[in-house]
Amino acid sequence: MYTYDMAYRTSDKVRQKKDAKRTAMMQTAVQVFAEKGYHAATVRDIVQKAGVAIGTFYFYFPDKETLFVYLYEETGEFLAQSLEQAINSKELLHHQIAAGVQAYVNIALYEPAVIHLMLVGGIGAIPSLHEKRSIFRERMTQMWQRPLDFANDDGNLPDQNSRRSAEMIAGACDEAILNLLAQPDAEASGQAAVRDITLFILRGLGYNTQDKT
Amino acid sequence: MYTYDMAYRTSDKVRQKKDAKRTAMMQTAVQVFAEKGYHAATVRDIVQKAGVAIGTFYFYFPDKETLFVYLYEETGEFLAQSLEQAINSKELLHHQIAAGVQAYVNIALYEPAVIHLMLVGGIGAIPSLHEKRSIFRERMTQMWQRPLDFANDDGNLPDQNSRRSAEMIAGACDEAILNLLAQPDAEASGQAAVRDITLFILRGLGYNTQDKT
Amino acid sequence: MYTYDMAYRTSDKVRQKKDAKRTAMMQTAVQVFAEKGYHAATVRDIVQKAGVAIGTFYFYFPDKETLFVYLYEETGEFLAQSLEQAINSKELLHHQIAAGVQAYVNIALYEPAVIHLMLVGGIGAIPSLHEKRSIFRERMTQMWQRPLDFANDDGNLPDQNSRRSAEMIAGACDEAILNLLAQPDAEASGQAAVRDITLFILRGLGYNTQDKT
Amino acid sequence: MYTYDMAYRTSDKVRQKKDAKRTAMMQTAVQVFAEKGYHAATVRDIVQKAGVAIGTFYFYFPDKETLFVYLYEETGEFLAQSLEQAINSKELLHHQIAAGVQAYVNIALYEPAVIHLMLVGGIGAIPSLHEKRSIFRERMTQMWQRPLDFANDDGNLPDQNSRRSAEMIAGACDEAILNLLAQPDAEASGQAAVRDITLFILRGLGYNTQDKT
DNA sequence: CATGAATGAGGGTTCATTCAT
DNA sequence: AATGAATGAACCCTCATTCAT
Repeated sequence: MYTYDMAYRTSDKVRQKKDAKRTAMMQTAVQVFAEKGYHAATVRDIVQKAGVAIGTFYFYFPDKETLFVYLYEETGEFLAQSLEQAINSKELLHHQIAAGVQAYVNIALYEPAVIHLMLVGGIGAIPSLHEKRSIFRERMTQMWQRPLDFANDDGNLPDQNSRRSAEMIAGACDEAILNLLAQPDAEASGQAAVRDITLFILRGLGYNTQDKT
Repeated sequence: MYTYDMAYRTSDKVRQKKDAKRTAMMQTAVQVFAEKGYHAATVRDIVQKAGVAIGTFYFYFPDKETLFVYLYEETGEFLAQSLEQAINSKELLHHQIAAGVQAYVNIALYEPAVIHLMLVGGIGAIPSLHEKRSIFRERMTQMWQRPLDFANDDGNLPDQNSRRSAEMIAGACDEAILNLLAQPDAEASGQAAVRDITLFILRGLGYNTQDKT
Repeated sequence: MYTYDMAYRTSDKVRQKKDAKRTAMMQTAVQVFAEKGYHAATVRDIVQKAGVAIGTFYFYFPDKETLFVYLYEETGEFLAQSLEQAINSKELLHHQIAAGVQAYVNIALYEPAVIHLMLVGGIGAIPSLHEKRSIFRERMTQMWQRPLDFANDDGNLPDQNSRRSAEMIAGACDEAILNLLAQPDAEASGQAAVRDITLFILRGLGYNTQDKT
Repeated sequence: MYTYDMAYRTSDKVRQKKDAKRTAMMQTAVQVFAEKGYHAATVRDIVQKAGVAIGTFYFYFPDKETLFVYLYEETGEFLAQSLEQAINSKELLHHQIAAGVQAYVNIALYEPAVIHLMLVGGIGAIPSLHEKRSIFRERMTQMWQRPLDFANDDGNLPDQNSRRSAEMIAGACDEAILNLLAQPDAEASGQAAVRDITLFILRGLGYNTQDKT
């Protein structure tokens, strides 16, 4: 799980209550944005689902666009950090890949709105988001590329454009996970998906998994 | 004497012009939709870019949504058919993959709006489009899966979930191509991209390219 | 039957053809206006029903509003004249009333569009029509009032406000005829309606029909 | 301390104000619809006359058509009930007719917009209104017919088609009242109009008023 | 004469945003 | 803090009208 902490100025335990409400509204907003997309999701949709008045929305957030961009960034941050941590917690490439994929699938199953927001919710929406989106995609790509370059330095990978490989890993994961979420019994297929995805990636990289642990 | 027929004599020429204009407006619309997405693209945006009045739009098309859905379907049809033809024109799996990837990259370089419309333009837009999008993604997946299953029957592939592999191929291609298009010198990198993508996919499939032609 | 003859400038038998077409379009227009009312009836509706192009409409008529007003006036003129003639062709009040009612019913059965245009088609439409409508209603009222005043002078009617009586006769006829037209077997009930209406009016006027022919 | 409750404490007062405003806007709408008719009256006309922004209209009402139909039905209901009550409050036919006419004239003088809305405002407008209009006309006709049938049963009326008589009464009243309203000194002529109309109707029915109270 | 492609003012409606309470 | 009535820019779309062919 993850929480949002937009800048504020109040203090004390009033802050906590305020934070709690803000956080709740943000989570609601993520759900709605993820489900309907930026434009189709109205502020009214959000406040209705959150059970507050429309004025309350504008007490906590400056406007719809700012909130969306913030949510997009925060959610991207959460997603990227989760995968990065999983990857960095391992030493060997095939463990790193497996851990990253596992983390990705976990989030998809546990917080599907995160995936929908990042992958489909915010496209073609606000001009300012194009840049944010590029930044996020870039981060995901580099996240996958780093272990490749390390492995490459150790001579564990055949010669290849690691950048391109990373891009493909990112894209392959996204698509496989989106398909997974589209299934009615997503959770049941989770582990099989992790295995399939990991193996495909490792083979794709030309990584010889035989003689490693 | 000539007057009465005039309207009919020219009618062929006029109809051709009309068709040409409709096509031109559709291409403009694809550009705008691809760039801004369905909601952010206004009819005014389209007609301004096309250099016509707003009424002209409604003379040619019934309404924004219908046009968009039509464009999405047509463009998807074009993209899918192009790749399918390329794939079907070959016999061996590695040739099929290479041809499919090549066709995809060609379209991306030649008609980038096609890719943007299909991959980013129509997300989170109209309810009726969700289904169209699913259909398109499904078609792309099955397009890649078919050659896999054939190769599998021939014993040329290691055991794997071909459906999942196809999903990953589709996603990997999309992402690599989107990244390619984001580069300033996309065209120059086209062939390298085709090679990289193809090889990654073939390796990912576990296809032994050594002992084939 | 009645025809329309808006001002024109051409001549010879070309004029006849032109007139024929113009007249045909006008009759079509009356039908459409009567059926849908001024605003709901579009120029496209009219030309489609007339089987001509939209440009043709503007060759024959300056614009929709002018045509409508003209049609309203002409149709009103036709209706009023028909009734006036019928009334004036008789000498005795009860014959006059009977003839007027008979003429009204005849027109309603034979040209229902005339009635619809005058009574319901052009209300609340164009500001300039308000006046025309008043003029028409006034004419109808005076048309009924004239024989009353004559009969009054002859001492055949009890003391009454003949103006008000005329208004009521006009309104009563309109409503009875509208109801008649709403019936599926309007034609079959025509004669009964004429009798009912005439008798009610004569009684309403206090006209003693017994001792007259 | 007071802040939280404020919104709720005032809520009653606010709701009253809101209701008052809605009512005021409805009255404005009736005026505008009555004056211009459904199509010619724009939502912008209504809000301008009401002195509010256009969004306010859609805060109070779902859309123009729904409001109009509602207003038409409500106004018709009010008018019909008023006359029905007046009629039902009497026993003898000539008292019933007199009371009905008196009520009609009273409403015309006091709320002329009611009459205009029902008689001219909503014609040739929305398809769904044709039916409403028929229903209203039918109700008015039956309202007049009922006392006729009762009187007939008692042998107080000469043989006649009471349905047709009722139609004529309705039409005669409408027209007389419309003419009354068109006069500058309508109010002054009210009582005379009531007398004239009532007498004409009673005579028209063949009702012998001499030997009754 | 006739056509119908093209125009754009204007209408109904939505929805992000403000502010008095 | 919270509310929700009020606002109005901006959207989609219609339709009377024009004009080149």
